Amino acid sequence: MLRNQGSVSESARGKILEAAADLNYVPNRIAGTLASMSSKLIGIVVPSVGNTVVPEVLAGVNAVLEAAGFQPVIGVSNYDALREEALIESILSWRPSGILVAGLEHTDRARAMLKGCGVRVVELLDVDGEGIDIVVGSSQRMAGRKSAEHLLAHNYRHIGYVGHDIRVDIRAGKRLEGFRAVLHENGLNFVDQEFHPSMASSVEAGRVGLARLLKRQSGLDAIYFSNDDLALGGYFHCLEHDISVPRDLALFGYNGLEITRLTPQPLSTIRTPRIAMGKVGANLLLSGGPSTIVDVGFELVVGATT
Amino acid sequence: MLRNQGSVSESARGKILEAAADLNYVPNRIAGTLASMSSKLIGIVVPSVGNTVVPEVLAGVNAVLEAAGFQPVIGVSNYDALREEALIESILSWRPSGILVAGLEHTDRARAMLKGCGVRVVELLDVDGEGIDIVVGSSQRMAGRKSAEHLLAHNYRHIGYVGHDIRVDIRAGKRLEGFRAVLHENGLNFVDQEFHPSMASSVEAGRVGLARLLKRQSGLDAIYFSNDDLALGGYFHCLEHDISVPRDLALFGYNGLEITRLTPQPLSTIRTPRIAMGKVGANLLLSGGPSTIVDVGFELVVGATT
DNA sequence: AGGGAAAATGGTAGCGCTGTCATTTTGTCT
DNA sequence: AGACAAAATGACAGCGCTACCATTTTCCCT
Repeated sequence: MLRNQGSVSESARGKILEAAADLNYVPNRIAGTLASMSSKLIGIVVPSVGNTVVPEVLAGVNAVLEAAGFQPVIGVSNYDALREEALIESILSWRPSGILVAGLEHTDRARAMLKGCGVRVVELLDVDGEGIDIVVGSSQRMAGRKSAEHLLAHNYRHIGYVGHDIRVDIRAGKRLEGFRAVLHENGLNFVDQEFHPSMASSVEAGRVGLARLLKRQSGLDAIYFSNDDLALGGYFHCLEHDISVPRDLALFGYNGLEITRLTPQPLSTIRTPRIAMGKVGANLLLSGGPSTIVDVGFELVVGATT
Repeated sequence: MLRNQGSVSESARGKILEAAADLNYVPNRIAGTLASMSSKLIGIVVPSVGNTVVPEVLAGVNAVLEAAGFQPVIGVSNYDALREEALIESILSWRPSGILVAGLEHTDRARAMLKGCGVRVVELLDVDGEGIDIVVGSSQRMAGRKSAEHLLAHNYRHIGYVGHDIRVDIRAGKRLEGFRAVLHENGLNFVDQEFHPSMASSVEAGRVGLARLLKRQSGLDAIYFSNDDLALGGYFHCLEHDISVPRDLALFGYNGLEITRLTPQPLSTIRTPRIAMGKVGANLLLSGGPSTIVDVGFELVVGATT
């Protein structure tokens, strides 16, 4: 009885809206969705909300969705593919008009559901791999390569790696792969690697990981971290133990978090356009265009730690 | 035709589920919700996803919701009361089984809608004020008071404040109020205050804010920051400019973010049990008990910066 | 084997809207 | 004023389920 379009006179409309406001009546969108067979819900499945990366992407997504009157339904998979599958199924049961997921790696069933559900799918953050429908991200492998090239160009040759569990964080694994490929191409390899199993505070993982690595190995001149959280932890370790950065040790991260340019020495890292990525993804989702792959690229930020 | 409870034989059930899996059929929960008049959606309205505070609370909430088969529908208000009102209305139109909002301050219409919508309401983060139904948080004013008492007990007397816009962040304003009250009770006042209008990076606000304050005032011996992000920024400023902490200047924050105990010197701050807060809130929401106020308290963390 | 309770199955109204079509009212032009 | 188009209103089926009741089948005990 309370629809905007078509056939309601303006005069009547005003009165009804007024009455509705008085009674604080809220229309039932569940019924509306069922009747119109098209919902104003958009599903979103992300791996975590640990650091600010995902929230920033979501901010971009949300800005677009909200402007278009859509409501996000969110699930957090904790980097667990089976959990992701379950979340996708659960979210799909709300018959969203579209769904955004992080990354390109999913279980077979999850892919099947996403392909067969009849709504647009956006995969965010990564472009290295086979997408389902729309893909918006930047190349993780290329980011790793560029990082390595940067360090080599600055004559670092004794490079260590400090990361978290790359079986869990597939994108970090791809970066590592790209980095290592460049090392190999130059007849080099990581001097040593430290994988921290933690999923909790990555800053802590970086701190602890670097401490362990330095205890094992001397002669390292640069560390590649799986991301800025870890790099930040490593930087804090250096500050506390009077390791001069970058003279004694260079540090390189990934993400380009805001905080990395506010530390006493800004960290060298790779900045990804996260908010833009979210906006582009959401816009493509709503636009109804063809399947596409958008590489939003990244920017190598030369800080003071290399 | 595909419901769990009641009257379907086990044998038949298996076959149907198998067929459903093959066709990757996903039940339509929209229809189910409409028919049963009870949804498995929970609304959540938060002011931002800037730092990790809100995501941590959400993680706690989400853990409970997911275990109970509920799906969160999220809105982000950007600290804007009118936007919050609109989001509440929008979310309510999905007929959630409950709704969680941040803080106790809302527009009159928002309060009216929350009171009249017929579902349980949880207000999170703060307990200083009049709640609608269930309130789970900790006293902001008391946190401010304890912070001031701590600094005074350590003989700091020339205290400055660096914060962001407290008209926007009401809880930060309450902490400031509590802090100032203790100063007054001891015949003191802030030497100077710096309010940074930024809503972007709070770390930057802290850095810039402290720099400005120190430019105006000499003789300050301690700074109270509106939260840890700001305090972190201030700490970075000190590190860069060789201001010895806490000898030259003591720093105190709020939140107890993980990162504050990983900096070269752990920051003094007040830690709030955010994940627990989220869990408690979600549990109370689902439990169906009476209206309550739960003060989850906080812990004053004496770091190395006071 | 017969009787009664329990379990399984089948059938159907209706949740609160939307889309559509039939009908009525209003407006406009000659 | 009459004729016609346009706008407004009214009426109603149906979206895909769930809740509920009626019926049928199965099971168990005497």
